[in-house]
Formats: sequence, C-alpha cells, structure tokens
Amino acid sequence: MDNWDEIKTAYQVARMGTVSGAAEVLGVHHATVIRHVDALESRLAVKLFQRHARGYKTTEAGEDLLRVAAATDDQFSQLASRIKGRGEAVSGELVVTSLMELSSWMTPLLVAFQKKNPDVTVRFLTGERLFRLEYGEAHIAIRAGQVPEQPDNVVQPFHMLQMGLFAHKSYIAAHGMPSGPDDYGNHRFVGHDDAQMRAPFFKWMRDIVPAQAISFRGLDAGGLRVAVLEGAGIGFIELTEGRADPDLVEVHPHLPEWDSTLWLVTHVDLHRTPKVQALLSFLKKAVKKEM
Amino acid sequence: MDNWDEIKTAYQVARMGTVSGAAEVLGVHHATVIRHVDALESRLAVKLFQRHARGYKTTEAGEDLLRVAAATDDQFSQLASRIKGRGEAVSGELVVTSLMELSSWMTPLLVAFQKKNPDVTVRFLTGERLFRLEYGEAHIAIRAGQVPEQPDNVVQPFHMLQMGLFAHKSYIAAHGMPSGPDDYGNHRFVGHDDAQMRAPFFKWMRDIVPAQAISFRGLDAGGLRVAVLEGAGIGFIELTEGRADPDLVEVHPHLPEWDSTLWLVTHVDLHRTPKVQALLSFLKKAVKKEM
DNA sequence: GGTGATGTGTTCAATAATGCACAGGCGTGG
DNA sequence: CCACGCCTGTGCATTATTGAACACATCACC
Repeated sequence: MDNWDEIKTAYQVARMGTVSGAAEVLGVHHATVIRHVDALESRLAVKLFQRHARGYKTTEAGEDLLRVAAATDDQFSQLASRIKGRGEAVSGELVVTSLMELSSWMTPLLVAFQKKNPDVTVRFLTGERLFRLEYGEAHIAIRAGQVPEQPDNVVQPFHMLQMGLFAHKSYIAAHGMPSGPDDYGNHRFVGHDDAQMRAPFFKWMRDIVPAQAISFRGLDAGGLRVAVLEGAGIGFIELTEGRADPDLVEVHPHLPEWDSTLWLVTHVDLHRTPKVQALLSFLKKAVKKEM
Repeated sequence: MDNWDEIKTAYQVARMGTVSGAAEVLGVHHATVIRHVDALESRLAVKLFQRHARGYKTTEAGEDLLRVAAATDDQFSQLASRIKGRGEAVSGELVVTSLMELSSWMTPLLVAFQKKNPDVTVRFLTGERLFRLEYGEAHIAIRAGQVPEQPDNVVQPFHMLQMGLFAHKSYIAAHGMPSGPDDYGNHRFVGHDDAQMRAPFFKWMRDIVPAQAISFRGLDAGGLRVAVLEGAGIGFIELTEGRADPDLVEVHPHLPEWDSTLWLVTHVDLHRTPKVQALLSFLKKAVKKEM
C-alpha cells in the first residue's frame, strides 16, 4: 500500500461518484484520476469501483477504502491546522542555552518573558558542554566573546556586557580600599577557578591580581556574585547592578577591555518562527530599556 | 494538505532520522526525499526537521506529523490486508437477481449455497424492474430466454429449464384426464395473467388452450405452482419436480418448445472475483447433479 | 591527525506522470 | 427523434518528477 496519493485520488472518486468530479476537486485532469484508480486496483488486484458510462460506483472494497481515507483526510487536515497554528502561536517549548556564567543575568529576563507568554515552557539549559543549535538541542543560544561564525547560524548582537570591579561595604570596612593595582596583593579577590576562562575580565584579573590574592574561587558565576555581595572579597559584578547597589563600592574604574559582547544565536531553520522571534525581540527590548 | 505522498516521505524521514535511510525504505533516491520534505515544509510554512550533516531531527511539528502519519500508515496497511483478504475470501454480500418467476426455483439453490458459505450474506433481488449489473446493483443475474448480449457482461449457459404440463390427482379425479388438446376447452388451466409473458410454455398455453379455460391466473410463478399442486387445474410444473411427485399426473407429453434456457450473467468487473466464482461453480454443479 | 564511512545537497539528463484533444456512450429534454 | 450535456477512455505531446553523479561536511576509528 505505497503511493498514498492514489488512495487520496480513489477516495475522491468514491466520494464524488464520478471521475470528472474527483478530478475537479483534486485539481488534476480526469485522465490522471483514471490512471491512479487503475494503478491502485491492479496493485491490490481488486476492483474498487464498478465502472459505467455515468460514473463510478464503489464496490465493497471501495466502500472500505472510502471510510479509511475519509478518516485520514480528516486527520491530515487537523494536523495541518495544528502545525500552521503552532507556527503562528507563541507556545510550546522554547529552549535557551548559554554559558553557565550568564545564568544569573539571563534568568530574570527569561522569567519575565515566560510571564508575558504563559503558553510557552522555557527551558534554560546551562552546563559544562555547549548545547548545539545545529543538533536541535536549543532554539536560541546566548554566546559571549567574538562573533560565532558557524554556518547555518543567525547571529545578531545582543548586549554589551559591562562588568565593574566591586567590593561590599563590609569588605571595605574590614580591609580598607585598595590604593591601586599595586596594592591588590594585600587584598582578597573573588575569581573563577578555571584558568581557561576566556571572559576578558577574568583574564584581566589573572594578569593583574597575584594568584594568591584570589582567595575565593568558584566555577559558578552566580556563586561568585553572591560571594562578592557577602563581602568575601573584590570581584566582578555587572556594572549597572553594582552601581545601583548602595552597599557596593566600585574599586577600580571601569575598563573597556572588561567588556564582552553577547550574541544572540539561532539556527537558520528556527530563526523565522514566531516563537523564536518573540523571545529575540523581547530580549533586545529588555536590554535596551535597561540601559 | 494535498499531496499525501510527501507526508508519507516526511514520515519515513521522521522515523528513520536520516534522509538516506528514508530513501532506502521508500525505494527512491535521496534527492527525491529532500525535495519532498522541502516542498512540504514550504507549503506548511513550518520547519518539520532540524537539518544537520548527520541526519534530520524532528521539530515539534515534525513530531506531530510523525504520530499522525504513523497511525495513517497503520490504517492503510490494515486496509490493504482487508481488501486483499476480502478479494480471496468468500464473504460479505452477494447480490443475485432474477425474474420473479424463477424465485421458487432459485431460492433452494441459494439457501444451500448460503449454508455452505456461512460468511456470505445472500441478497436475492426479484422485482418488477430489472436490476442492472452495470450499475453494480447485483453481482449475478439469472436471465431466461435468448442470450443477453450486453457489453461488459459475461454470459454463460446455466440450465435448460424444462417444464411439463401437470395436474394434481385430485383434479384428475374430479375432472378426468383430457383426451387431447382438442379436449382442453372443457378443462381448467392454471396460467399467467400477463399476456405479455415471453416464457415459451406460457406462450404455448395462450396459443393452444382457449382463453376461457385458463380459469386460475396469477402473476407469481410460485403461486401458480401451488395452485396446480392444490388441484386448481392443469398447469406447468418444472419437469423433474412434476415427475418426482407421485400426486402429479403428466397431462401432455413434454415438448421441446416449452424449454427455455437460463443464463448466468455477471459483470466483467466482478466475474473474476472468488466470491462470484464460488456461486457460479456451485450453481452449475448443483444443476448438473440434479439432472 | 588522517582516513574511510555515512549523510546532505545540488546539477543535469532520463524517465515517468500529467494535461490535452478527441472519440464514443448514455441519458435527458425539447 | 435528435441535439445537447455529461461522463468515460485513449493516444500523443508536454511538463514535472526522478535518478545518477559529484562535491562537501561530519564523525568514528585507528
């Protein structure tokens, strides 16, 4: 029972009762309809229709086919409307991935998006390994650093992530304010444990601050942020957040080299879908307002 | 959602996970598979698959299609086996039509056939109008007289229906045995009411027997037969039945001109089906045994 | 790091499906 | 009774679909 189109043709013949009527419904020539029916019958070795000059009448086998095909036609049209509907609606799963380091910064945005679009289920994947768009593991990825130049990926600038070097008031009260970079050896810093970290501000810290001064280290950016807020030491905090927090003191003037660009990356196949577009535009609007 | 073949193709891609795998299953070139999927996606304006170099992964829409198409595939294969099975089995409806006059003679044969093939439902249609094979109103028709020469009809000789002129013993006891055709005016006959009846023995009766002698007339052959058996008069009874009945007396020697040939007529489209063949061979064997 | 196996995607020639034109049957309504 | 409309069915030209070949990417295995 291969060639579903012939079943579809035979179905219309059974429904209409005439070859010509079926041909008109299907938008093909009536000769095509005759050939489809002939082919199907010879393949099944059963007559589906009784032919006479005024039309086709179904046999029992034809009746059976009519029932099954009618159900199929119904199923397919429902499927089509579901798929098209889903294409237009912002619902279903929406998988976002980013480096774990961006988790604390991304999460509030995603939560706000989810509140605006209650039909979507947001899955925010962060982890050791990179979740790959080209395998369909995520709809949207937030990447940092240089422009990711993968084929099939749509990349657009998202946000300039600016970091500042802050310390909590309680730390300053206990250890005093560093007089300058030369004094950093006498202070306590909060930094990343992984020396491979490519983030420019961590790289700067590794270059400038003596290793033994980085006394609190972790792998999770959120954890490091909390450590700074708790007064564990001097560390990097998102610039606007740090300056807005009255309990934080900016230890070092902001350097442009600390900045890293965030990119919104989507797979070409998914980029045009309304769901993805909804999140992209939401995110871009959110960061624009923030600044 | 026209073009069901593309759905079928997309279904195999979703099932296999690769274009090449689907192409092999479908027995087509993988380029064809790609084109089908592309066409379907652009028509739906939705990506069904996430493409990457190692295969295709279904999106949500693709998952939906996979489920529906899997059910369809199942339905169709079941349909195919039902249709093929029905083609081979002797079951379902079997519609037989004949002149009403043959009803009493045909019925016992059909009953016997139905007992041998309990899966068939026999519908024996007799009526004023002729049920037409070319409209699919019946599988088999029993026709009497000259060879029906319709196109698309398969005609084969069935039986030589021989009639004899009989009277019941009780009638002979009451009215005596006619001395010969000249004496028929003094007797009572059972005959058909319709002067148009083409049956040769009724025609003979109209020619030989004075009209006023045909004192019991009816339209139903079965009724006329019963009338003869009840002693209402002299009438035609099927030859072998009349001679087998000890209560019947053969009034006139059998004449070949009374005979009429019965034909089995089937439509070309249905003639080869096992169900029809089963009845045809049953009927032919039954009348051969009877003689 | 290199190599073979596997899979996608695109071009062009071959093939199969389609549409067209016409013939013929059947029924209906002047 | 004939003309007309509607239907099926068939040969032929056209179009669209398919298949073969090739280029390229990826991954597994050595």
